[in-house]
Amino acid sequence: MLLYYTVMFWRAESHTATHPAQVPDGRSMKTKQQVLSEFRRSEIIDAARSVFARKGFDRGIMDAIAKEAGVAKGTVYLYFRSKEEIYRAVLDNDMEFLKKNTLERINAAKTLKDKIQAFTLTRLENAEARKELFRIMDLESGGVSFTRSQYRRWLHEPVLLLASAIEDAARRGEIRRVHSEKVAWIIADMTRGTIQRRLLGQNDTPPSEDSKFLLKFIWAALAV
Amino acid sequence: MLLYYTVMFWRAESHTATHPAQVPDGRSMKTKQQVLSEFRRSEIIDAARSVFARKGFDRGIMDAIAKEAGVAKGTVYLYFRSKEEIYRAVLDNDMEFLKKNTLERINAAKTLKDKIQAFTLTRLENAEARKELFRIMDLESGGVSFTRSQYRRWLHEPVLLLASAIEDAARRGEIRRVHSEKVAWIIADMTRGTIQRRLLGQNDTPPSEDSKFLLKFIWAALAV
DNA sequence: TTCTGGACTGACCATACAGTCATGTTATTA
DNA sequence: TAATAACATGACTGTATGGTCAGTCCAGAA
Repeated sequence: MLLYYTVMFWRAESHTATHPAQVPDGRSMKTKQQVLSEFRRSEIIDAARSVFARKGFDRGIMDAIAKEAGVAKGTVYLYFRSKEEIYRAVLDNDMEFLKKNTLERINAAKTLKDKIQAFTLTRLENAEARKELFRIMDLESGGVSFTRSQYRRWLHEPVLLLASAIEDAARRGEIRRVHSEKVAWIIADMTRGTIQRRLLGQNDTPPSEDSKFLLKFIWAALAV
Repeated sequence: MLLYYTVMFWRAESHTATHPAQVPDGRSMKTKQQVLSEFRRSEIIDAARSVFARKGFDRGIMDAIAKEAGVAKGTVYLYFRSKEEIYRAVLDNDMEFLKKNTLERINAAKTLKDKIQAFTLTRLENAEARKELFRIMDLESGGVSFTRSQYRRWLHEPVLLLASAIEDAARRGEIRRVHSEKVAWIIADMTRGTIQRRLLGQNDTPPSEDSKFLLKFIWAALAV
């Protein structure tokens, strides 16, 4: 559906441009081909995310991805070199977003308490809104060779940011002196565990409730 | 090596018994065949544990397991029906032991503080002594269809035991009132995360140190 | 020494699946 | 409308691997 609207739009707009045209503001304009190509790409990525979330990398079959994307298997290979490249694409997309989102919200928060809450709540909310991604993480955290280190990297920055906030607060005497990095990591651990339990459906309370619970526990542990 | 010693022992002991003989205390005695059979079984399980720890279930190849066990592939199938059965055998063995070990040590501890320490320390020490098992857990927690629920079951009992100890302590006023089960789960989360970081080699301190750190954090969070 | 049952072997089979490519199909240009 | 280019298709190929089984070997019996 979207496909046809998009194509018609470009047809009216730029006729049959083969090279990127320029729009008034100077940024390059997408050609029809690029739009189509990006559309297919994202369809395939969506299908792959869904399949990998259900089956994992090894058992997530290319035929299934193609079928779910509504194209033939050969088409998938017009857009991606290999299964692994699709997997990477899914994670690069999603994890990068998640990382940035977490960093932003921690930075936006003023107090340490709010920063901790920002961390847990961002993860919990994203897990809610993007169950498939978190299922993949849950399923495959390290199973596929190249992901183990990658996963850590994606978590690493937010955790370090949290750690430095903890460090600052401790220095200001707002909380007791702690090994800030270790504390930041175990906050991440608790959050992940809570998310996993939510994914297993043991919990139908809103994310904010879990976040509140975690914050209360953590804050009690940090009190001077 | 062990094999030959064992066989010779049985030869001297019970000559060529085909049926289980009786020893004085009335328990049935193993025949030579049983000893041989159990020896092979455990060789295969050890090989499988090692292969699965390195490769995971899907990429852990039967030929590799057979080779590492020092037998032909056909022999493996004399002892196990399928790859899945071997995997189950590895986990049943090890996880059951780990579960019992954890329960015992929690029960042996008197105070809540000691019980919490028993939980974390048992897990940390076992992770140290049985790296391969924990690598499998880390790698495959839910990847293979039948394991997801199984893993939770193995953790569930120790966590509930811990939860009830927390509940009691809260009732006696030793700690503040908390949702004991949730707290027990996040203690498990922190422990698991710490173990995973240890497995990644980020940490060469003794397990007792990590355990002490966790206990201090948790205890601060629970203080009245 | 010869015989026999059962443990062991590894070449072999069947299947599943990632990736390819000859053959359409559709859109665009002239 | 015909020619061309670009995109899409799915049957097909090569390989990896779980599982099998006809045959070998050998400890112990007679």
